[in-house]
Amino acid sequence: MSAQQKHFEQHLSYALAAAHRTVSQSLAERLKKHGIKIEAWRVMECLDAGDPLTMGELARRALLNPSALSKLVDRMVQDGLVHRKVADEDHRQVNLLLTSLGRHRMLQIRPDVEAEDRTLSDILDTESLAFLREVLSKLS
Amino acid sequence: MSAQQKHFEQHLSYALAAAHRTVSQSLAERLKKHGIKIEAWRVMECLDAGDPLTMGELARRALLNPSALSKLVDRMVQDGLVHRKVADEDHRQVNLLLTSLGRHRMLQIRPDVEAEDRTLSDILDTESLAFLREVLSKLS
DNA sequence: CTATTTTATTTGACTTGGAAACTAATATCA
DNA sequence: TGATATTAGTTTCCAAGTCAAATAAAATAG
Repeated sequence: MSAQQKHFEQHLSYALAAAHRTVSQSLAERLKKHGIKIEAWRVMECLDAGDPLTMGELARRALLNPSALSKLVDRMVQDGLVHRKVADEDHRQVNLLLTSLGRHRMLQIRPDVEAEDRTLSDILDTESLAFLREVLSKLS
Repeated sequence: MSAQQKHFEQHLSYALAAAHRTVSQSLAERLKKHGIKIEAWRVMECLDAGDPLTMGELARRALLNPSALSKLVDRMVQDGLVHRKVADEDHRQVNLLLTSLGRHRMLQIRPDVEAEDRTLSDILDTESLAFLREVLSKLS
């Protein structure tokens, strides 16, 4: 029997993909009734956090590459959730802002996201969760 | 200041997505020179593990939904990596098999995947890794 | 200052993914 | 057995993502 015969589910890449998949599916399900995808939710969370962000900064924070973000923002502008504004200082940059509709939607969405958080904290105890967050941040 | 103002990066969904993204990107980079994507690699690992698998079983193990797998397998058959065989017992089922080219490719690919594993174990100590795997499996 | 390079974002061609409809084979049951 | 239901996999249609090239503004060098 080959000494190397490691089950491939052991690869961190696989374990992460599996967990990510189920958690995402569950959150996506909750977001569905708000007619929004996870990526758009991340964008809105980033913007709702405070100051306007440039496309570049937003892409990094919302875990999207620039061209995917650009297209997503096109749709979100269509839907009236978000607003593009050329930056005063540097005309290459675009600042993104949540519209008031966008902010309002976040208020409706948050309870569902929090419900999702609660079901996750039912699965894992507090220390596991803290440790998990710490370890994941090292990988990011 | 709102008592609720939790940084959204704290959401497990976000932390998982972030870690998954960087780990996947890094692995994808290594697989690139073999001309293969992560999903195809997962399929090949599943099949290389041993017995032929049905599409359904393979889809679950390789973390793909059936239609995505069906299309991926089309491409992999084109590339000569994999072979479809209608099951004897139940003619609705299709058994997937790695071709000898497919097996050969796995031999070339494995060292790079193992290199990736090693860089990850440089970032995390053994216990963290074990714990991470355990926690992730609870979420899957 | 003009020319060149770098940076920020968008566009376009092409690939992949997802949901639901469709096909074909087997299972169930009157 | 014949009719219906269920299951496995594929296909279709559309939405979303990728990669590389294009655009346009700012920074830098000569």
